[in-house]
Amino acid sequence: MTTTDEVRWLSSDELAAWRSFSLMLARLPAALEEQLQRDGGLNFVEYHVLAGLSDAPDRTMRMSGLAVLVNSELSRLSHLMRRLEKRGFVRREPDPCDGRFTNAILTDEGHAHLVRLAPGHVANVRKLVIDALDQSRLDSLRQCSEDIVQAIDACDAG
Amino acid sequence: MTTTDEVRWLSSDELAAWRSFSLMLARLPAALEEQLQRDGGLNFVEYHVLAGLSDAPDRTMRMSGLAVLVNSELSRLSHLMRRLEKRGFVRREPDPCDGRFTNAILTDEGHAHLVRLAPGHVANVRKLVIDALDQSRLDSLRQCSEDIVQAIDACDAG
DNA sequence: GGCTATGACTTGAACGTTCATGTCATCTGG
DNA sequence: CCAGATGACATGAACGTTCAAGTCATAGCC
Repeated sequence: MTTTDEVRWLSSDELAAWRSFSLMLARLPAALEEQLQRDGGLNFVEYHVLAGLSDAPDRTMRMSGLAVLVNSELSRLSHLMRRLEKRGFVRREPDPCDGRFTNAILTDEGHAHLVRLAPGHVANVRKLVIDALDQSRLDSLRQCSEDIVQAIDACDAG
Repeated sequence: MTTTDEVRWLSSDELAAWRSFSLMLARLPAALEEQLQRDGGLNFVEYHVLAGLSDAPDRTMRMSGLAVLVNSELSRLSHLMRRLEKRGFVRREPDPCDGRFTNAILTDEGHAHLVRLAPGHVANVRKLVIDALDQSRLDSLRQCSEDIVQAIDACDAG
């Protein structure tokens, strides 16, 4: 797997950083979902599905495009859309131009629900992340995030 | 909920930072779990249960203490321990001193499994996080994480 | 113009988490 | 003592995600 058998354990500083980071990694998503669940009965992905559709022309997107947008797999999205469909927030229909594709469409009811929910969600993101950090820290956090995602991609490719 | 009805939407810089951060938030846990699952058939929490027990005196901890350590609820831990118990990695017995408590104990087999797995996991954490950032970025990430967790706690309390 | 290949979903079963509830041991006031 | 109250788990059903097939429409090739 690695080119050497040496294990480079973490220094105490590295370990402390990793622990703090790791705790945040566990608690932030839970805190964000808690608000969405409480106020709108949606989880994180469901919210972003509605948000993504609302920004799309005709509030319509292909399932496959939507899956990429919300960083999810098609199967998960399919199950998820069935639930949202039951609640009347979206509907699906085959693409008239090419029957292989399925178009996901945000209904008026779904749009209304999103509009109800968005302010609270943004306020929460502000309170827990954006406003909890000063400008330079936020910049640094962004850079860290990009570096980490890049490391993951490099790892997947290699 | 909020003291004002004004919605402070995100600026484009803030939005960009949030998007990068949010993507990392989705992909890093998946990448870490993928390695643990592939190499050891464990998820993140299961790994940290074994790791936590291995650092404890007599490789023994109360369920409730372990739950706090791995930032999990007792119910989840209980189900999880039943699975680890089936695989022979841990065992449970009532605390001889106080029958209300249950002691979770790491078996030799569980310890051996952890020892097999730890180097790969640490290498992965290094590759994807620690070594992907320079020293000052890592410090900053730690500070960000602590600030965010603090904001969550403040929010829960308020 | 059929025949296979490919791509885009959909579906059902297996798995893990959450939620509500049950159980059991100890403490506590009377 | 003994009758709740409390605290620490355990358990079962409901829910969401993942994984492995299955379906169905078009594209390409002969």
